[in-house]
This record gives sequence, C-alpha cells and structure tokens, in this order.
Amino acid sequence: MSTPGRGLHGHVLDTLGPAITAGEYPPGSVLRTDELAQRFDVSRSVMREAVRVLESMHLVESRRRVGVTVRPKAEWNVYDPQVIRWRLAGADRPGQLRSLTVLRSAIEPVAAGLAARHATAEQCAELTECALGMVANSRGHRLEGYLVHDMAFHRIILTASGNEMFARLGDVVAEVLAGRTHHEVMFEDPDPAAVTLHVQVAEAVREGDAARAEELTREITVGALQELDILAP
Amino acid sequence: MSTPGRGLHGHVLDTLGPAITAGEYPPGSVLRTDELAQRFDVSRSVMREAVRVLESMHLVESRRRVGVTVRPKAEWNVYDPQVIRWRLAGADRPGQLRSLTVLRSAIEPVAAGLAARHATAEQCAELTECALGMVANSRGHRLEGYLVHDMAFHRIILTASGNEMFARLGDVVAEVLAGRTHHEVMFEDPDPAAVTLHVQVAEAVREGDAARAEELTREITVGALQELDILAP
DNA sequence: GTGACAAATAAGTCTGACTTTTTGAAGGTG
DNA sequence: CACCTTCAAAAAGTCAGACTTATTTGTCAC
Repeated sequence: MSTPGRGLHGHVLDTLGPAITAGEYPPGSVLRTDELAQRFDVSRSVMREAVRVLESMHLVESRRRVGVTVRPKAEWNVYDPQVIRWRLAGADRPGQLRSLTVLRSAIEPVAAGLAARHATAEQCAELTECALGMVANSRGHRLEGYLVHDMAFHRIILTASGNEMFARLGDVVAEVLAGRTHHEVMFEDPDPAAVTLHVQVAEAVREGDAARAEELTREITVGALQELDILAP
Repeated sequence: MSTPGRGLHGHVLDTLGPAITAGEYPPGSVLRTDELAQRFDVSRSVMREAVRVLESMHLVESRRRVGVTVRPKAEWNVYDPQVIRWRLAGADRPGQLRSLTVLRSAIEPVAAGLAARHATAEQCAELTECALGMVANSRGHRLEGYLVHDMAFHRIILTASGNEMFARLGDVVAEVLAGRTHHEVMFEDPDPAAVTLHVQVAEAVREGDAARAEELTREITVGALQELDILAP
C-alpha cells in the first residue's frame, strides 16, 4: 500500500505502532522515551521523532515529568492510513474490517452518484474496462485477476466523484477488497449478481444516470455488509 | 477544537502546516531542514521533529541529498483533523467546507439509521434534549445557543451509530456547523423546517425507526448541500 | 555515447550537557 | 487536622557539534 519503515524512526514505528493499536499497551500506560530508546537501540533523537509521529496520530500524549501516555482508542486518528494498516495487521482486524465496510456502505453509493455527473469520458472508459475485466475473471478461480479489476473499479468511482475526501478512501477500499480475497473466506468464484451490478454501475455512470448509479452501488455495498453478517433487520 | 502548538516544534507546525496546505509552497517545492531551522530560530532536532510530523501527514517527503519536498495535494492525509483545521483556516476554506459537507451528506444519514438501532436510552434522552434546545433557540437571534445544541445533536448521532469511524467525524461536523454560523452567511434565524427535522430525527431514533431516521437526516443534509449551492440537478 | 569513479550535498544519527515544567512530598502554619 | 508554601526529583524539551550515509551530479577515461 505505501511507506515501509524508512529510516530508524520508521523501524521503531513499525514495531511500536502495531503494538499500541493492538492494545498491547492499554490506555493510560506510561512509556519513557529513554527506556524506549534503549529497548530499540536507537538514540534519543530518533526515539523522539517516532514519539512525535505517534503523537500526531493521537495514539499517545507526551507530557513533561510524566512520560508518554497511551491515549484511549476513542481519540485515535482512525482515518490515518498508517493506523488503518497497523490495525488491519493486528488482532483488531475483524473489527476494523467491519468499521471500514460500514464506512464504504455510506460513502460509495454517494460517490457513484457524483461520478455519474462528473466522470470524464476517459474515466467512463476505464470503468467499463474494469467491469469487463471483472466479468472475464469471474469464473475458473481467477481470484487475483478479479481482485485487480475490482480494486481499480472502486478506485475510479471514488476518484471520479470529484470529492477529494472520497478519492482518498481509494487505498482503504482496496485494502478491504484485498483482505476479503486474501484473508477472509473467498474460496469460490465471486457472486455473479455482484459482477452484474458492477457492469450496470459502469453503464449508469456512462449514461450520467446518478440515481441509478447510486442505487446499484448501494446494492453492491449491501452485499459486502451481508458477507460480514452486518445485517439490517 | 484541540491541541494548540505545544512546544517549539508545535509552534513551527502552526506556521509551516498552514503555509503548505494553503499552497504557499507548490507541490515539488524543496525545503531544507537547516534553512528552516534557521528561519524559525530553532535547533535542527526540533525542526526534524516538525518535518517528521508533516511527513506522517503526507504533506511532505524527506529524501537524502534532495531535501524536504512538498507532495501534491492529492496525497495529503485530508482526514487528519489538524490538516482539516489548517485548511479551514486558510484560503482553501470554501473548498474544504464543500468537501466536508458532501462527506456529511454521505455519512450522517447512514449514521442516523444505525443510531436508531444502537442508541442507548441515555443517548436518546440527550438527543431529545438537544432537539428541544434547538427549538428553544430557533427564534430571536439566539444563534450561539442554537449552534451549541446543533453541534451536540450531530455528535450524539455519530457516536450512537456505534461505528468508531463515524464517531470520529464528530469534531469535523462541529467545525463545519460552527463555520456556518461564524463565518458564512447566517444572519437570520435557522430554517424552521430544519429545526422540525431535527426533532423528528430524535423521535425516529427513540422509536428505533431506522429507515425514517435515515430519510429525515438525508433531508437535513440535502438542506446543508443547498446552502452551499451544491445542487443535484 | 557509455560506463565507472569521485566529489559534493543534505538528510540521518549519535552523544552529552543543559533547561523547563510538573508533580509529589516534606514541612511549616492556621 | 486541614491547608498552604517550599523544595527537590523526574522526565521531557532543547541545543550544539561531530560524524555517517545515501544520492545525485559531474567528470574522466574508454
């Protein structure tokens, strides 16, 4: 997805970040910069830089004479891609996946509606191409090929919406889709109904039918919710 | 909203962050740590910590032998509360406000639907109280009192949804609502129809009527979109 | 033109000394 | 006993300087 641990402070983050988001240090836990620096065998300067980054993510708070205290989960910057990645990699994975899928179910239909209004001809073409790619890989256990086109499809929708906040969720959605294929249960070929829906969404966007694009995308996300047993009784 | 510039590195961020998000340094611009340290009259250590934070927000990228280069806007962590605050405080304000309002229009209806299912009795009570507070302050230019209850109302909806990602948007929504009252055109008393809608949403949530809560909230957000001339033709 | 090599550059790292804020305890006073 | 003041310790914060390393760029020979 993106930045692997660059530099010493990056390596420290790759260890400390996951540990904190995994709840290894409960909220209120106090760490000391010097001790951490010793533990990771880095200088205080490097350790301080790492702490500053964790602080900017609202994972910890650094106070004089007290130390570096872990903040309660409710205060974390849960939209930070790095935080999302750490949580997806840890024990929190199922919960994080559910949160993100609910988020998708809210965002993507609206994004599709906007895409139907704002998408360029090129984006429409790419979208159709992706949908066709999904169809082509929808049978015969070609899950990887399917996934690539699925991720591209949703990324284009989010980008074509013209809303920068939606566009920035492209990576997150890709992560969720990849997770479904690689980690969750996805042994069989994808649901034919879902594939058809994607083709229809591409059609609706091409034709500028915002209401239909929104409604069809809503059906797709409802399917995603059902896969995780997040029902609407 | 939150953390004012704590420590020297915080002060540097309070100046550099807004400057970058305002586009004062176009994408690709190269800064040098040493020069910045001189300019802000701080040590290199402090400057490095500030750069690390900007880097974690994906505003800049630090590379050896090159310097600190400003990244294109499309890569910024636009969900970072600090980045949102910086942009709301700068020339980007109108665009940021539009982005956030569209985001609200996607999130809040879904959140209200979930709140109707998950809200505790206490949350329902608080919600009703807020709605009544809005009614009580809806006439006679009591804009500040109205705003306080409006912000609380939407925060409760987002929290009661039970989704952590929704909950974390409470601050952002509050910021948007406050902006509307303080900076944008909002001289007259609020629209009576909007006030009624809030009361009805509180009712629907209390009664556990998810579909109605969602639909009513959608009407509220449509109103917010119309205020900014973001139409659905 | 191409490839290898050397120099320059700016970030990265480490260390040690010093400052500042905060807290908790000790001790004095009503 | 309660309350306030004072003081000392603890940990983060800051700074300055020396050194390392990766990367780019330019040069020279082939």
